[in-house]
Amino acid sequence: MHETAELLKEHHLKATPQRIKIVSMLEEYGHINIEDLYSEMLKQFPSVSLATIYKNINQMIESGLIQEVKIPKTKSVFELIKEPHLHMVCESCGKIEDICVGTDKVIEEAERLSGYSIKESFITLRGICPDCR
Amino acid sequence: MHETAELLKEHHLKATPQRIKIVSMLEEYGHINIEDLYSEMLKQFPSVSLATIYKNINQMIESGLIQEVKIPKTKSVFELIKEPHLHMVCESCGKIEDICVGTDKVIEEAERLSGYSIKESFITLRGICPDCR
DNA sequence: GGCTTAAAAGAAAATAATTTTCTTTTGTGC
DNA sequence: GCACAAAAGAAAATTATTTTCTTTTAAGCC
Repeated sequence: MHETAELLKEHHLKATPQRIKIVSMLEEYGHINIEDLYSEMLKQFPSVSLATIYKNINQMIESGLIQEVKIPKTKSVFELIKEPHLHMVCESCGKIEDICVGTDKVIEEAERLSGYSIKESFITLRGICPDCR
Repeated sequence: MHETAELLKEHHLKATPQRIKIVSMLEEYGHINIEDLYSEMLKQFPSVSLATIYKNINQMIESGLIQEVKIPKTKSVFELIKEPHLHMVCESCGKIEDICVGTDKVIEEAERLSGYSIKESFITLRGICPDCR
Protein backbone atom coordinates (compact mmCIF):
# COMPACT_ATOMS: atom_id res chain seq x y z
CA MET A 1 0.00 0.00 0.00
CA HIS A 2 1.39 3.39 -0.94
CA GLU A 3 2.44 6.01 1.57
CA THR A 4 -0.39 8.47 0.89
CA ALA A 5 -2.95 5.90 1.95
CA GLU A 6 -0.91 5.33 5.12
CA LEU A 7 -0.99 9.03 5.86
CA LEU A 8 -4.77 9.03 5.62
CA LYS A 9 -5.04 5.99 7.88
CA GLU A 10 -2.91 7.64 10.50
CA HIS A 11 -5.45 10.44 10.56
CA HIS A 12 -8.38 8.00 10.84
CA LEU A 13 -9.61 8.69 7.34
CA LYS A 14 -10.56 5.89 4.97
CA ALA A 15 -8.19 5.74 2.02
CA THR A 16 -10.62 6.33 -0.83
CA PRO A 17 -9.29 7.02 -4.32
CA GLN A 18 -10.68 10.56 -4.15
CA ARG A 19 -8.90 11.29 -0.90
CA ILE A 20 -5.66 9.74 -2.11
CA LYS A 21 -5.84 12.02 -5.13
CA ILE A 22 -6.45 15.12 -2.99
CA VAL A 23 -3.49 14.34 -0.76
CA SER A 24 -1.29 13.51 -3.75
CA MET A 25 -2.09 16.86 -5.27
CA LEU A 26 -1.25 18.63 -2.03
CA GLU A 27 2.05 16.75 -2.00
CA GLU A 28 2.74 17.58 -5.62
CA TYR A 29 1.71 21.22 -5.70
CA GLY A 30 2.27 22.25 -2.10
CA HIS A 31 -0.69 24.65 -2.17
CA ILE A 32 -3.96 24.43 -4.03
CA ASN A 33 -7.32 26.18 -3.92
CA ILE A 34 -10.77 24.56 -4.08
CA GLU A 35 -11.36 25.51 -7.68
CA ASP A 36 -8.13 24.01 -8.98
CA LEU A 37 -8.56 20.98 -6.78
CA TYR A 38 -11.97 20.39 -8.30
CA SER A 39 -10.96 20.85 -11.91
CA GLU A 40 -7.97 18.54 -11.49
CA MET A 41 -10.12 15.94 -9.76
CA LEU A 42 -12.62 16.03 -12.60
CA LYS A 43 -9.95 14.76 -15.00
CA GLN A 44 -9.55 11.56 -13.05
CA PHE A 45 -13.03 11.30 -11.50
CA PRO A 46 -15.47 12.77 -14.03
CA SER A 47 -18.42 12.48 -11.66
CA VAL A 48 -16.75 13.77 -8.53
CA SER A 49 -18.92 16.21 -6.60
CA LEU A 50 -17.84 19.54 -5.18
CA ALA A 51 -19.51 18.43 -1.96
CA THR A 52 -17.01 15.57 -1.78
CA ILE A 53 -14.14 18.02 -2.11
CA TYR A 54 -15.51 20.29 0.60
CA LYS A 55 -16.36 17.43 2.93
CA ASN A 56 -12.94 15.91 2.55
CA ILE A 57 -11.11 19.19 2.97
CA ASN A 58 -13.04 19.86 6.17
CA GLN A 59 -12.37 16.38 7.53
CA MET A 60 -8.69 16.70 6.73
CA ILE A 61 -8.58 20.01 8.57
CA GLU A 62 -10.37 18.52 11.58
CA SER A 63 -8.01 15.58 11.66
CA GLY A 64 -4.97 17.84 11.60
CA LEU A 65 -3.68 16.64 8.24
CA ILE A 66 -4.00 19.93 6.36
CA GLN A 67 -4.71 23.59 7.03
CA GLU A 68 -6.24 26.51 5.21
CA VAL A 69 -3.90 29.34 4.27
CA LYS A 70 -5.81 32.60 3.97
CA ILE A 71 -4.03 34.92 1.60
CA PRO A 72 -4.67 38.65 1.33
CA LYS A 73 -6.34 39.65 -1.93
CA THR A 74 -6.76 36.07 -3.21
CA LYS A 75 -8.48 32.78 -2.62
CA SER A 76 -7.49 30.55 0.22
CA VAL A 77 -5.28 27.57 -0.50
CA PHE A 78 -4.79 24.37 1.45
CA GLU A 79 -1.56 22.67 2.44
CA LEU A 80 -0.34 19.63 4.33
CA ILE A 81 0.70 20.55 7.85
CA LYS A 82 4.45 20.37 8.26
CA GLU A 83 7.14 22.24 10.16
CA PRO A 84 6.45 25.97 10.82
CA HIS A 85 7.09 28.17 7.81
CA LEU A 86 6.01 31.38 6.17
CA HIS A 87 4.43 32.01 2.78
CA MET A 88 5.87 34.07 -0.03
CA VAL A 89 3.32 35.14 -2.62
CA CYS A 90 4.51 36.55 -5.93
CA GLU A 91 2.38 39.52 -6.95
CA SER A 92 3.31 38.97 -10.55
CA CYS A 93 2.85 35.25 -11.24
CA GLY A 94 0.77 34.32 -8.22
CA LYS A 95 3.14 31.53 -7.16
CA ILE A 96 3.18 30.62 -3.47
CA GLU A 97 6.32 29.33 -1.80
CA ASP A 98 7.13 28.12 1.69
CA ILE A 99 10.14 29.58 3.44
CA CYS A 100 11.33 27.78 6.52
CA VAL A 101 13.11 30.63 8.29
CA GLY A 102 12.82 30.99 12.00
CA THR A 103 10.16 33.53 12.77
CA ASP A 104 11.40 33.40 16.33
CA LYS A 105 12.57 36.98 16.43
CA VAL A 106 9.26 38.63 15.61
CA ILE A 107 7.47 36.24 17.88
CA GLU A 108 9.79 36.95 20.78
CA GLU A 109 9.51 40.68 20.29
CA ALA A 110 5.74 40.57 19.89
CA GLU A 111 5.41 38.41 22.98
CA ARG A 112 7.43 40.86 25.02
CA LEU A 113 5.56 43.94 23.80
CA SER A 114 2.05 42.51 23.90
CA GLY A 115 2.19 40.29 26.94
CA TYR A 116 0.55 37.48 24.92
CA SER A 117 1.81 33.94 25.05
CA ILE A 118 1.94 33.05 21.39
CA LYS A 119 0.80 29.63 20.17
CA GLU A 120 0.80 29.95 16.40
CA SER A 121 2.02 32.34 13.75
CA PHE A 122 0.66 33.02 10.28
CA ILE A 123 2.97 35.03 8.12
CA THR A 124 2.41 35.89 4.49
CA LEU A 125 4.75 38.15 2.56
CA ARG A 126 3.91 39.56 -0.84
CA GLY A 127 6.48 40.63 -3.36
CA ILE A 128 8.12 39.79 -6.65
CA CYS A 129 9.86 36.46 -7.10
CA PRO A 130 13.28 36.07 -8.72
CA ASP A 131 11.75 34.58 -11.89
CA CYS A 132 9.54 37.61 -12.44
CA ARG A 133 12.40 40.09 -12.38
CA MET B 1 -17.16 69.53 9.13
CA HIS B 2 -15.79 66.70 11.23
CA GLU B 3 -12.59 64.90 10.44
CA THR B 4 -14.15 61.59 9.39
CA ALA B 5 -15.94 63.27 6.52
CA GLU B 6 -12.62 64.85 5.51
CA LEU B 7 -11.00 61.45 5.46
CA LEU B 8 -13.66 60.21 3.08
CA LYS B 9 -13.27 63.23 0.83
CA GLU B 10 -9.55 62.69 0.62
CA HIS B 11 -10.31 59.26 -0.74
CA HIS B 12 -12.81 60.61 -3.29
CA LEU B 13 -15.79 59.14 -1.49
CA LYS B 14 -18.93 61.15 -0.81
CA ALA B 15 -19.44 61.70 2.89
CA THR B 16 -22.78 60.03 3.41
CA PRO B 17 -24.05 59.38 6.94
CA GLN B 18 -23.72 55.64 6.37
CA ARG B 19 -20.10 55.93 5.31
CA ILE B 20 -19.28 58.27 8.16
CA LYS B 21 -20.72 55.73 10.56
CA ILE B 22 -18.68 52.89 9.04
CA VAL B 23 -15.45 54.85 9.30
CA SER B 24 -16.29 55.97 12.85
CA MET B 25 -16.78 52.39 13.87
CA LEU B 26 -13.46 51.42 12.34
CA GLU B 27 -11.85 54.26 14.27
CA GLU B 28 -13.58 53.26 17.47
CA TYR B 29 -13.15 49.48 17.36
CA GLY B 30 -10.01 49.15 15.29
CA HIS B 31 -11.24 45.94 13.67
CA ILE B 32 -14.74 44.85 12.76
CA ASN B 33 -16.34 42.12 10.68
CA ILE B 34 -19.24 42.49 8.24
CA GLU B 35 -21.77 40.95 10.58
CA ASP B 36 -20.99 43.26 13.50
CA LEU B 37 -20.76 46.23 11.19
CA TYR B 38 -24.23 45.48 9.89
CA SER B 39 -25.86 44.95 13.26
CA GLU B 40 -24.34 48.15 14.64
CA MET B 41 -25.43 50.09 11.56
CA LEU B 42 -28.99 48.84 11.95
CA LYS B 43 -29.26 50.61 15.30
CA GLN B 44 -28.69 53.97 13.70
CA PHE B 45 -30.03 53.26 10.20
CA PRO B 46 -32.89 50.79 10.59
CA SER B 47 -33.32 50.39 6.85
CA VAL B 48 -29.68 50.09 5.88
CA SER B 49 -29.02 47.35 3.37
CA LEU B 50 -26.28 44.74 3.54
CA ALA B 51 -25.53 45.63 -0.07
CA THR B 52 -24.69 49.14 1.08
CA ILE B 53 -22.23 47.73 3.61
CA TYR B 54 -20.58 45.52 1.03
CA LYS B 55 -20.46 48.20 -1.63
CA ASN B 56 -18.95 50.71 0.75
CA ILE B 57 -16.41 48.29 2.14
CA ASN B 58 -15.31 47.41 -1.38
CA GLN B 59 -15.06 51.05 -2.39
CA MET B 60 -13.06 51.87 0.70
CA ILE B 61 -10.68 49.02 -0.09
CA GLU B 62 -10.30 50.21 -3.69
CA SER B 63 -9.61 53.74 -2.56
CA GLY B 64 -6.93 52.61 -0.15
CA LEU B 65 -8.74 53.75 2.99
CA ILE B 66 -9.18 50.34 4.58
CA GLN B 67 -8.02 46.76 4.14
CA GLU B 68 -9.32 43.29 4.82
CA VAL B 69 -7.50 41.29 7.46
CA LYS B 70 -7.94 37.57 6.84
CA ILE B 71 -7.61 35.67 10.06
CA PRO B 72 -7.02 31.92 10.32
CA LYS B 73 -10.02 30.04 11.70
CA THR B 74 -12.31 33.10 11.87
CA LYS B 75 -14.12 35.72 9.84
CA SER B 76 -12.24 38.48 8.16
CA VAL B 77 -12.21 41.89 9.75
CA PHE B 78 -11.60 45.31 8.23
CA GLU B 79 -9.32 48.07 9.46
CA LEU B 80 -8.22 51.54 8.48
CA ILE B 81 -4.86 51.48 6.76
CA LYS B 82 -2.16 52.94 8.97
CA GLU B 83 1.52 52.30 9.64
CA PRO B 84 2.70 48.66 9.21
CA HIS B 85 1.79 46.44 12.14
CA LEU B 86 1.01 42.88 13.03
CA HIS B 87 -2.12 41.32 14.50
CA MET B 88 -2.41 39.52 17.79
CA VAL B 89 -5.50 37.35 18.10
CA CYS B 90 -6.49 36.00 21.51
CA GLU B 91 -7.64 32.38 21.21
CA SER B 92 -9.63 32.73 24.37
CA CYS B 93 -11.59 35.99 24.07
CA GLY B 94 -11.24 36.58 20.35
CA LYS B 95 -9.85 40.08 20.79
CA ILE B 96 -7.63 41.43 18.02
CA GLU B 97 -4.85 43.89 18.76
CA ASP B 98 -2.35 45.70 16.60
CA ILE B 99 1.30 45.56 17.54
CA CYS B 100 3.59 48.00 15.86
CA VAL B 101 6.89 46.18 16.18
CA GLY B 102 9.32 46.23 13.34
CA THR B 103 8.87 43.11 11.30
CA ASP B 104 12.04 44.08 9.54
CA LYS B 105 14.05 41.13 10.75
CA VAL B 106 11.82 38.42 9.31
CA ILE B 107 11.39 40.35 6.15
CA GLU B 108 15.12 40.83 5.69
CA GLU B 109 15.81 37.20 6.36
CA ALA B 110 13.01 36.01 4.09
CA GLU B 111 14.19 38.32 1.33
CA ARG B 112 17.70 36.95 1.53
CA LEU B 113 16.63 33.30 1.56
CA SER B 114 13.90 33.53 -1.07
CA GLY B 115 15.32 36.07 -3.48
CA TYR B 116 11.97 37.90 -3.47
CA SER B 117 11.73 41.64 -3.17
CA ILE B 118 9.06 42.03 -0.53
CA LYS B 119 6.37 44.69 -0.86
CA GLU B 120 3.93 43.89 1.92
CA SER B 121 3.75 41.68 4.98
CA PHE B 122 0.73 40.15 6.67
CA ILE B 123 1.47 38.74 10.06
CA THR B 124 -1.07 37.28 12.43
CA LEU B 125 -0.10 35.67 15.71
CA ARG B 126 -2.48 33.62 17.81
CA GLY B 127 -2.12 33.14 21.51
CA ILE B 128 -3.53 34.03 24.90
CA CYS B 129 -3.76 37.66 25.94
CA PRO B 130 -2.71 38.93 29.38
CA ASP B 131 -6.36 39.43 30.45
CA CYS B 132 -7.20 35.81 29.76
CA ARG B 133 -4.45 34.42 31.95
C1' DG C 1 -12.21 -14.34 -1.69
C1' DG C 2 -16.97 -13.35 0.00
C1' DC C 3 -19.78 -10.97 3.94
C1' DT C 4 -20.91 -7.09 6.97
C1' DT C 5 -21.06 -2.55 8.14
C1' DA C 6 -19.83 2.08 9.02
C1' DA C 7 -18.22 5.58 6.36
C1' DA C 8 -17.76 7.95 1.94
C1' DA C 9 -19.38 9.35 -2.70
C1' DG C 10 -22.55 11.58 -5.55
C1' DA C 11 -26.80 14.16 -6.66
C1' DA C 12 -29.73 17.53 -5.47
C1' DA C 13 -31.50 20.78 -2.49
C1' DA C 14 -30.67 24.14 1.09
C1' DT C 15 -28.23 27.76 3.16
C1' DA C 16 -24.96 31.47 3.44
C1' DA C 17 -22.19 35.05 1.52
C1' DT C 18 -21.56 38.45 -1.83
C1' DT C 19 -22.66 41.08 -5.95
C1' DT C 20 -25.65 43.11 -9.38
C1' DT C 21 -29.54 45.59 -11.10
C1' DC C 22 -32.73 49.05 -10.92
C1' DT C 23 -35.29 52.90 -8.93
C1' DT C 24 -35.36 56.54 -5.58
C1' DT C 25 -32.83 59.64 -2.74
C1' DT C 26 -29.10 62.74 -1.52
C1' DG C 27 -24.43 65.13 -1.12
C1' DT C 28 -21.72 68.50 -3.50
C1' DG C 29 -20.38 72.16 -6.52
C1' DC C 30 -22.15 76.07 -8.79
C1' DG D 1 -31.80 76.69 -4.39
C1' DC D 2 -30.57 73.73 -8.73
C1' DA D 3 -28.52 70.05 -11.43
C1' DC D 4 -26.47 65.88 -11.53
C1' DA D 5 -23.45 62.20 -10.54
C1' DA D 6 -23.14 59.10 -7.06
C1' DA D 7 -25.07 56.52 -3.20
C1' DA D 8 -28.83 54.11 -0.75
C1' DG D 9 -32.17 50.65 -0.51
C1' DA D 10 -34.87 46.70 -2.21
C1' DA D 11 -34.92 42.73 -4.59
C1' DA D 12 -33.04 39.48 -7.48
C1' DA D 13 -28.99 37.07 -9.07
C1' DT D 14 -24.77 34.85 -8.44
C1' DT D 15 -21.32 32.34 -6.02
C1' DA D 16 -19.63 29.62 -2.23
C1' DT D 17 -20.44 26.21 1.06
C1' DT D 18 -23.12 22.83 3.67
C1' DT D 19 -26.72 19.50 4.35
C1' DT D 20 -29.65 15.68 3.27
C1' DC D 21 -30.53 11.45 1.36
C1' DT D 22 -29.60 7.32 -1.35
C1' DT D 23 -26.17 4.37 -3.36
C1' DT D 24 -21.59 2.66 -3.31
C1' DT D 25 -17.31 1.10 -1.25
C1' DA D 26 -13.10 0.35 1.90
C1' DA D 27 -11.69 -2.43 5.63
C1' DG D 28 -11.98 -5.80 9.13
C1' DC D 29 -13.41 -10.52 9.77
C1' DC D 30 -14.38 -15.23 8.84
